[in-house]
Amino acid sequence: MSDEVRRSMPLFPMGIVQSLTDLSARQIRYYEKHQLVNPVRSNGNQRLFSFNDVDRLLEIKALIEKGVNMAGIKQVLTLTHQPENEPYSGDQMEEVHNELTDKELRRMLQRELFTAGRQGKASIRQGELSRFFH
DNA sequence: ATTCTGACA
DNA sequence: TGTCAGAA
Repeated sequence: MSDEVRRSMPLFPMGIVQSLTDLSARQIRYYEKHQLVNPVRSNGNQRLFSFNDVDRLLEIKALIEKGVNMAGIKQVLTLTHQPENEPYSGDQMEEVHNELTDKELRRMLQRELFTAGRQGKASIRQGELSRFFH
């Protein structure tokens, strides 16, 4: 499991991560505040992101572009990453594994709509639901 | 030169 | 979310 060590090694500063993800420092800090990434601090209180952090930020970016908001992203990341050990027996392509499909997103939205949806709870998506049901 | 935090004409 | 200030 030495690979995990490298992936979680604090390497790049804000600037690099910004160009790597095309996300603003503002956004990156915002996501950190919401526990979506865990950059380590070093010396002058400077953030140092690991490869995993960058990877995570890219996933977040993809979700943001799909119109998912914090509430949704938290759930997706929590539901897609937490299960470190996938109960799958027949191993397929591991990469496609973590991709969030529109189908999964739809299911989440549905559940969201049928549960806390009514009581003024925060919705997984922001704005137009239309774009979702094309 | 970079990044950090807090705040909002 | 952008952006500006004031401080590391």
